[in-house]
Amino acid sequence: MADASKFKAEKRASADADPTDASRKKSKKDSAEKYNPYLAHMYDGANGNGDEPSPNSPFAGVTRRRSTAVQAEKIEDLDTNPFTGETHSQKYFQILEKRRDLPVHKQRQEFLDKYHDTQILVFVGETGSGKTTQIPQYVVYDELPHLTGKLVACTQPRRVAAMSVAQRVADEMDVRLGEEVGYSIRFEDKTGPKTMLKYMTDGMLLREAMHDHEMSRYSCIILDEAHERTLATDILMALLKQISMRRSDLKIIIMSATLDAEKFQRYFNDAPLLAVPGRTHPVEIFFTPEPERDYVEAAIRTVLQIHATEDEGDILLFLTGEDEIEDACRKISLEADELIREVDSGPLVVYPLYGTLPPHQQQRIFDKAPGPVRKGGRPGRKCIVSTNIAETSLTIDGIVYVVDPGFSKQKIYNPRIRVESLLVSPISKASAQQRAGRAGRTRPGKCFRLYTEKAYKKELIEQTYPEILRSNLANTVLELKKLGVEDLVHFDLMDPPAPETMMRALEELNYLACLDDDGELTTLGAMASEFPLDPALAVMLISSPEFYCSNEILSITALLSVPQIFMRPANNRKRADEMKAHFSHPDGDHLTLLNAYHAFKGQMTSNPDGGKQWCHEHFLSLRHLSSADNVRSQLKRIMETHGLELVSTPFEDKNYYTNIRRALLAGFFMQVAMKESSGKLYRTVKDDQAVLIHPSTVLRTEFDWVVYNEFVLTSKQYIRTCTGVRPEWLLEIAPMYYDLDSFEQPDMKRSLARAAEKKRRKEAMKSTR
DNA sequence: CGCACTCTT
Repeated sequence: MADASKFKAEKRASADADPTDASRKKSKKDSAEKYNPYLAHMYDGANGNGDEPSPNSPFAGVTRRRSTAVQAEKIEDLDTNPFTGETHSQKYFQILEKRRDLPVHKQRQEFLDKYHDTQILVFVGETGSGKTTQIPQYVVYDELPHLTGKLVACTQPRRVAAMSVAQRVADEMDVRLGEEVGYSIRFEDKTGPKTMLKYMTDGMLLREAMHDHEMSRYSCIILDEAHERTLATDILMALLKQISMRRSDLKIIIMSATLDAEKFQRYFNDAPLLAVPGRTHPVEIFFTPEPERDYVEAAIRTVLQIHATEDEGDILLFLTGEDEIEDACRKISLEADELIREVDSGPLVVYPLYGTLPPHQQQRIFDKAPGPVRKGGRPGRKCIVSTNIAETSLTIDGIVYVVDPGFSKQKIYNPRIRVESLLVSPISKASAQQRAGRAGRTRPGKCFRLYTEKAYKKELIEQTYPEILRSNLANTVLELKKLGVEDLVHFDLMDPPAPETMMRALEELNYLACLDDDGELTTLGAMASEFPLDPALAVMLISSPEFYCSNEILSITALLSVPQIFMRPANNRKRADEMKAHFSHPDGDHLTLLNAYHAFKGQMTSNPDGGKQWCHEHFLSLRHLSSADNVRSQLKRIMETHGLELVSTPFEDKNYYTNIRRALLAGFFMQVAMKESSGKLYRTVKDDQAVLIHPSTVLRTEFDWVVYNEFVLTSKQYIRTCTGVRPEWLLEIAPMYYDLDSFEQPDMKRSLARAAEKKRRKEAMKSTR
């Protein structure tokens, strides 16, 4: 904020121009000759900090970081907005009344006292306490960011949360979103020069820190939902712990749901704690007496039993994935229809809920439960069958019954074979409590756990393992290097990952030439860290101009960063495969993606309104293609700022596709597999895993060598999104990695040696000519 | 012959 002082002067001028400011009137007389808003800059620094409010501002008498709840409430009660100088709307006072009714309001002074006494505060508030909306406002009224020019930031793990909370708080403070209160998420920065309070995703703050290691724009940083332990939150905590030692003026608040408070306190050198009760209703918990063999079958049975015997109220069932959910929905619907006939029950509407469901279908879960089938009949209810999305991201009011089989799909990382995979695993106690809590949002509820009490106590872990322990850390390590963290081994993370995971990440970055042999960031590495991509993708993109196809690699990179664009609905698989064949390129799936994207762009240029129809006919996802387009322009901007050229090989040139296939190897030379002499099996380079090419592939010609985008571990080990390559390219493009002397797998070594020999002969012939 | 739990830069 370069023009902070100008901003301050304007602010004071507007506050001064307002005659209704009661707190100012008293002091006006003696300050009239002393205070001139146009000379405001001269009065800055009365206390040496440049942050003392002027005598006739609404904040007169308020000392920064010494304010009281009474002072703040008086200012909130004024007719005029202390930040904009505008008269408050009717709505403002209506909302203010509701805000004063929130549990957290009673402890405003207690919060301020603790906040004043410490640099780092742990704040625990259950759902419904109002912490996410109120605490940042309490901080604003104490930090006076409009006078200091330093912002208050509040992070959220999810974009939608950052956006919706910012909107809510802008309404509460009676300001326009994007002015005094704003938000910052990927693809959208809704903040301005006047912004004092900024909601943002945790990943966004981490990105900012890469260019401002001291986080000097902020006077207070609030990490919300810290108990979720996202990768970004964990790194921010370690970073802030470090920065707090250098910047004594920076205040930090860690906000969390109850469970792990002590762990946060201990981590932040026994930081003080403030706890605020939530506003929830009691939930009665039932366990099964015996373990269930088939949790899906048991879940369906339980839902139907609730419907037949329990009082009015909606049901939420947690299952693990799309297919399981769709299947269960069908079965429940069928059985519920029978219940109407057999026991005269009310109607039951069943809704599936999972992340990849189109938004308009997700919206249906908020529909009202159906009424009775006939006059005087029993009332209907709705049943939502959901993944974990209903545990954290989405809250549905009106849920009275929760059915919890105790499982969810979780990401697991195996550093030995460098594979991230999804596995159905038992949930943690914390998750189980969170799930149960969903039954008590509007009135007392019941939670049916499909496991025994003994299993809950003895077998469930306390907390879900934080993401940092379940991920490939190549990207994280690169970010940390860029963040200026020199000593990774002693970087004080709350839960340090396994040394092997760290080693794997360092090794991978070294092969990609992002880190040198001493572990120092290279020029390439520094540039790669600027892209919101995994290192292999970033390196491929940066190298692509050398292969005369950066335009095409840019498109492919974007397409690989979004969910699958080819749709394959269960009832129309054959037709979908036929349509995909239109785009297929015999040499590989990457090229097929590119063809589909080019066809899409062509369509959108000639007839943008027909895009939806066209995508539907071709079984392509318009949503994911548009999002790839969005990612593409963001990446393009970053390329341009780094002087990376956007070039193409002419389409008529016979090397058009060859150049692209070669460029893929510049980033993905470590993700290559070679066909075994017998059969369909491939083996991955170095890790030596037996794999099959995923059946979704377009590859028909049999390539001895393929480069692949991902390793998927499901019923079998698959490599997905594959393109054929030639062994001599491997030797040329990644000679360090394909060093024949250190190569162990004999078949591969032989094939590579033959390629090397062939290449030598060719070159010899050229030179003798 | 196929299986995207949720997010994010």
